[in-house]
Amino acid sequence: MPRSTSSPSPKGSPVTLAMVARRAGVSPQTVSNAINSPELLRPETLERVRGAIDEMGYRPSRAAQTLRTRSSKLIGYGIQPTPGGDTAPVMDRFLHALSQAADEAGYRMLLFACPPGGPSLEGYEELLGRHEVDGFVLSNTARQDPRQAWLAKRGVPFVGFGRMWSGRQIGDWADVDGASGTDAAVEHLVALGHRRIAFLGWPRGSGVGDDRAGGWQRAMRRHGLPTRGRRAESAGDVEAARIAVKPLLDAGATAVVAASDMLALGCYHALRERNAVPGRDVAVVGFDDSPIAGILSPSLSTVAQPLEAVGRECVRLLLARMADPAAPPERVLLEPSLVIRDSAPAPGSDTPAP
Amino acid sequence: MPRSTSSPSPKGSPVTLAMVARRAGVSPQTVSNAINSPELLRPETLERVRGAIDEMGYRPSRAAQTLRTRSSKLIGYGIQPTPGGDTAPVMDRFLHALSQAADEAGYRMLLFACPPGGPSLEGYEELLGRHEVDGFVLSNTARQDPRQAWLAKRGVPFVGFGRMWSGRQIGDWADVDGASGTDAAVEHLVALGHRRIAFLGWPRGSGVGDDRAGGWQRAMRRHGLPTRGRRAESAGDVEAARIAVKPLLDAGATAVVAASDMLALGCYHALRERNAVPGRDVAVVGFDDSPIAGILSPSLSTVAQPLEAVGRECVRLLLARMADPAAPPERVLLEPSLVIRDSAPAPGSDTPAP
DNA sequence: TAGTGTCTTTGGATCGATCTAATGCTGAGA
DNA sequence: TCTCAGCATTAGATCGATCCAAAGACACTA
Repeated sequence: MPRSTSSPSPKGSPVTLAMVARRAGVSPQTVSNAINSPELLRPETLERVRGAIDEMGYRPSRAAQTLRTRSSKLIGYGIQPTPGGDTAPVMDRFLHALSQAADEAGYRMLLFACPPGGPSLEGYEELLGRHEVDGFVLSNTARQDPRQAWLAKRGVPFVGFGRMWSGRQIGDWADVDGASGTDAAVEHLVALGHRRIAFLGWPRGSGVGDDRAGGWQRAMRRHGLPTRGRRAESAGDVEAARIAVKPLLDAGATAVVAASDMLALGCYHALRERNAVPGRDVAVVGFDDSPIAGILSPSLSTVAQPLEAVGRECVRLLLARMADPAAPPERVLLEPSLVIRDSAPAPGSDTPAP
Repeated sequence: MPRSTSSPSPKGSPVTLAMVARRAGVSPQTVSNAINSPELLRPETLERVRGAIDEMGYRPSRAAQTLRTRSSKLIGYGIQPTPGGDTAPVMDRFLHALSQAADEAGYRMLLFACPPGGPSLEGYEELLGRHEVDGFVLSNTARQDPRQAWLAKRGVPFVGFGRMWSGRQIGDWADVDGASGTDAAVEHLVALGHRRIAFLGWPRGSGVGDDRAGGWQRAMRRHGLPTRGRRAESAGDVEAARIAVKPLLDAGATAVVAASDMLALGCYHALRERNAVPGRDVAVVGFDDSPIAGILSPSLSTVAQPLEAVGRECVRLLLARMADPAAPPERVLLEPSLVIRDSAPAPGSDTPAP
């Protein structure tokens, strides 16, 4: 009985191409061809070589392949130290999606630590200089982010999770259409009968924030609803949001679309303060579908980002770029989806218990 | 003016050891020595070689090093697909800590996707067979986890985040002393004057859960406080926890120690139901210091895991194991810390506003 | 001057795969 | 019978660093 691939040898596998070749009675090159260009071999030879390969549990050494082909099959990702706690809750899902998609394409993700306070280029440079990676996935792309231009200048394949928010677009990216998400939120609220729909966002100037605000505004206009006096901004934490949303409630808003679940939570606190219940008295829709959304009480309706799809797209775009560095850039905007929970329930459903 | 290291060459760096050697007028081996064993070189030679190295922006090729030295300087980490939402919120912090510690030691983290539903060995086998990694960091170590034994059997260096919960201990690990955390929580509550302190945990049999329950019990005994009828269990989500905690409250508990922030949140809901305010009417302490803890209102006192330290320890233990495979196993138990917020405030502080 | 030892430096082989170009083999056509 | 495609296979060089053992430089003694 031939040893199965699942137990090649007790201690690692010092099985080399040459050993397999000797066993199968062919040259090393033929074994290599059996793996990389099987169509070159005569069927019977192929079978014989394949037999030897899995009898011996052979696996090509990545190091040798990397050295020869000049491709490490590694994708670099600079992980940042919990930036602000807002985009963080979803990052591990994104990382998993990336790893999964990369694995399926025969690549792997290489993590490196980015120092806090804006991504520096140092880590990227080091990885490149030593030919450790074939390309990069960037995330937390900020305004004035220097990475895209820097990488593009030296012809390094990369893809961004998030478009460029200032200057012209550089390179490929995949992003979530925030405007579409808040637009859908407004649509949902209008269907629930709301007309005084407010928006609680971040200060203008943040790309992501302006995008999300834009969707709200667009949908409001479409329905002929006024937006003046229905928008508030809050920079910091939940507490700041609680205060910022007050004027909106005072002005009689019956629904609030928030640019993040954190902001929506601030809204919850403001409502509780006046003994109002989210979803019963004032509808609230958040953004991100962070873990807290389903946990809050009442549970928070929110716009969910399709992170798995973003991960897949990032890998797809990156591989395409590596395959053809001269191809025109490709940009993908993915649709988020509204997750309906109790804070803005489905039309016709009962009022949630507080 | 010599080119600085920060801009080696426009397109990657095809600079090789041999090129540097020619430039410096020495043999390739000498350049290698200049990097790896500088003490072998005559000071003036060393300086000359070093000059050439950074004039040309030379960086050794990792692939070639890996091939020759049989060490990839990569550490594998199988990332799991958001397991249950409970340990997840902290995983990205842990990953960052790992990356950071690894980077500082000249290693990098290699991510690969573990399929959902218990870690399979496939991914580990693949990585090993191709000599892609020098060792592994395991996390989410479960009961009956097969990975440790499997890796140990083939002499692969690894370290676990989390001890073995069944059978004998295998290999090195770093873990957080959960018992110590809940013990400290009880101490804090006792100092606040509480005596009827309940524990809301997971069903017995989960290692982590029993550990945390043990700390509560130990501290209660130490203070001569009864534990009978003061313990409840909940398996699932927040809703289940809300129901599970009711009997404890009915029995007059004035404080609840929860095995996780999720469970603590269930407790919040149960309290709100009876118009009681956490921290004012009943003290609550969570576990994990997940992002929601600081966000809830009132904010949740909770036991924080020193994830950065765990990451550092994991890397340290792993490197030690690789340096000496025969050394006796080393196990590190790290102290968590109590983060005091409004749900169980500091003694003498004002009652928090609801 | 030759001999011995230390201290630097070097040549050549090596890790394990893939590249290029060349080989042996077969059968069709002249 | 001989040539010449066309296919299957192979030999040898190569990627870029590090290992080992041996050679050169140098001072210092006998």
